[in-house]
Amino acid sequence: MSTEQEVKDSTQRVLDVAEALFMDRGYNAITLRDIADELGIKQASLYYHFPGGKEQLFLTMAERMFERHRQGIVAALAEGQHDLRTQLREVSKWFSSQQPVKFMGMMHADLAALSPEHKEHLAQKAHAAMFHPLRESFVAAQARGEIRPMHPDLLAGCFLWLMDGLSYGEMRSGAPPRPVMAEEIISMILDGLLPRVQEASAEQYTLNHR
Amino acid sequence: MSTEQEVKDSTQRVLDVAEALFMDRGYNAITLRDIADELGIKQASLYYHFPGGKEQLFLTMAERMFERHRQGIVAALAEGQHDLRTQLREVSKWFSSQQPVKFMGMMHADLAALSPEHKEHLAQKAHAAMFHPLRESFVAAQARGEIRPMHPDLLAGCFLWLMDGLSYGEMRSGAPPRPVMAEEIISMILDGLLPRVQEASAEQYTLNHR
DNA sequence: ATTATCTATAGATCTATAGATAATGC
DNA sequence: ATTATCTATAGATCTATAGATAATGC
Repeated sequence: MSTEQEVKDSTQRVLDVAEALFMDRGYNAITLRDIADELGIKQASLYYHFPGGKEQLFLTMAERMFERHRQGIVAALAEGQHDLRTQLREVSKWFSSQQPVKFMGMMHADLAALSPEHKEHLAQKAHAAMFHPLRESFVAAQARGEIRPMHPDLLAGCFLWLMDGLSYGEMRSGAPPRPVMAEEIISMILDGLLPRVQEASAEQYTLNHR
Repeated sequence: MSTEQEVKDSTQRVLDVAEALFMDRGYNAITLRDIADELGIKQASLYYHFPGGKEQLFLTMAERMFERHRQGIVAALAEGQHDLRTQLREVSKWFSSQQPVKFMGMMHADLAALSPEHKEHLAQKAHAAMFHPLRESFVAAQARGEIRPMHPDLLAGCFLWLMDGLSYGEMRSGAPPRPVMAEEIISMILDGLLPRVQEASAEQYTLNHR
């Protein structure tokens, strides 16, 4: 049983390479030949694993990816239970551990290239995997009175976008290391940019000695 | 002179269509035929306007777009001078008036398809047009003590990403109208999500009766 | 002469299919 | 028999080039 983990199923290896390439440069920029070359096989051999061709390969890859993210995000949110700041930190750590999702780019240029049914299907998967769990955490934090009332959809969207943007590493020159940036983003979201009048409600921060 | 404005230069019309299509679906997804069809001309005719072909067309379009955004953003920041909240509102209004930039998507999938020199060139233009002016405003706001010290690169990047994300309209179900979302985003950035201890420093909000 | 288009087509990919081959497992 | 590859190739695009055509402006 231990060797089964080491020797990865060849279809999984195809999906690994497809994910790396598709997520880096997008559906239209990557050809089946790119993927096959990276795997050291011929382009036509990919049809053994995915008879439905490029679109099926992309779809299967994306579903696997979203399911992984759903689990990662749900676990992260559970890890920092009942404290939004800790939860956001955990989710940020989860994204750090993953290849950039490039959520936004994918949700447009890439989805547009798929058939309407597949497009709708994937959009729903993405929503259920990444948006929904986060949204629920914002709702819960509001119910606890931890944050003021705001559209939870907006909050979940903003946080996901910022995480996605962060992973682009597009901050250019003189960017601080990623964990520092993640912490600043979370602080911006929760504490805002305006200087606090006094060092308000210090109790709220005592939970976080990690 | 008045008719010159009405009858648009045919090259400008090519750029208009190219911008609409490229920005919507990305460099690789759009073919020269798509652009020509939309214009009602034949694909080969585009080479009269852009002998350098697809890459030159994209490059020229992107430069024109960035220059327009530079002017729009600089004007917006000047409009709300010496008050960061007003400045961000003005910039948000500017972006509302424009086709979604899809900054992030473009800065990756699209730039990757260009030659290295063009890629570097465009990345610099984008930085100078959109990132730099905004960054300077954050620096100035910090110098005035209006916001607490944070990496201005991060702030400029976050704001741009959120504006870009906003224009995607990807908030899905039950999304409030765009101006409401923009205002909430600005409030999140400046005021944070935590409930204020008291209705702190109400003077800071009196300027904004727009 | 200049401007803006067209037709026709070469050359380069890219996706997808058909069928062969080789290794492994029963 | 199953698994995972290969070769060869058809068919569909896509970019780009060459050269013709037609209208307008001097």
